[in-house]
Amino acid sequence: MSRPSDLIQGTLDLLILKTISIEPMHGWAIGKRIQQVSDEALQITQGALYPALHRLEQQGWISAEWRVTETGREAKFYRLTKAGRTQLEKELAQWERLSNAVGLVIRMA
Amino acid sequence: MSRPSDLIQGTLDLLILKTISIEPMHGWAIGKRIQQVSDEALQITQGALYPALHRLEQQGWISAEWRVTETGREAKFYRLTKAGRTQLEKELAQWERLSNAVGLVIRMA
DNA sequence: AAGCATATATAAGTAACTTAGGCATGCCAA
DNA sequence: TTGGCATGCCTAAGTTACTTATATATGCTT
Repeated sequence: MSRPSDLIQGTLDLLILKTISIEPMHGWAIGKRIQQVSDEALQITQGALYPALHRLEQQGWISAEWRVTETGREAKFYRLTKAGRTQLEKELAQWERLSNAVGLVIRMA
Repeated sequence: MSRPSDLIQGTLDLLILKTISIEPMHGWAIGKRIQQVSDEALQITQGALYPALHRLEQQGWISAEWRVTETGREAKFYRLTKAGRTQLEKELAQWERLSNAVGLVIRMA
């Protein structure tokens, strides 16, 4: 039962925070954007996406506002809060530190 | 309760497989080695380590044998099986693919 | 009018971890 | 000689983030 998994566990928050740090965006678009920017390598399912957004909002790292999309539909737009920006920096540093460490191990001779 | 987490979820199997691909090693030593090679960035707790070893053994990717360590103690030495080597290649490729994808997203302008 | 893409959401199940123990042995210091 | 620490193995309970499946609604196109 090898699940190919199109996501590294625990990186979703980082991916979302980074994505809306560029510009506020609604959930559906966030998923699409991550997929696109990652060159289709990362697939964000809705069952992972929406709970993650709610988590981040509850932490106070993002805030939501209903607005109308370019295509004329209601959607919930998320933006980074100030605390969210701090959190993003923290998660970026953590990712660099740990992914680098993995690199050291897997390149061990 | 921010758990700093000294591990990227899902990478432990890869780390273990890689480590014993260099040379067979007992559990305790595997944990120490990963910690050392990663420059102390990765901390493998025993509660994560031993279940992971049993998982990998059950998958047929590693095999165990009781031997005596250099310091004269009984320890369970693990080595990669042939299937384990294949699995290691697979997990290496998966890690490269996904960590690279994360890199694309977090460096998005 | 049907079907698809967009858009949000939740519930049940699973896997991998964290935390917190427990057990046994060899070695060293007091 | 015994008390403590490092070594070495192990498991159970709890948490968390995911996967899979499902539900709902709207706008556009055929």
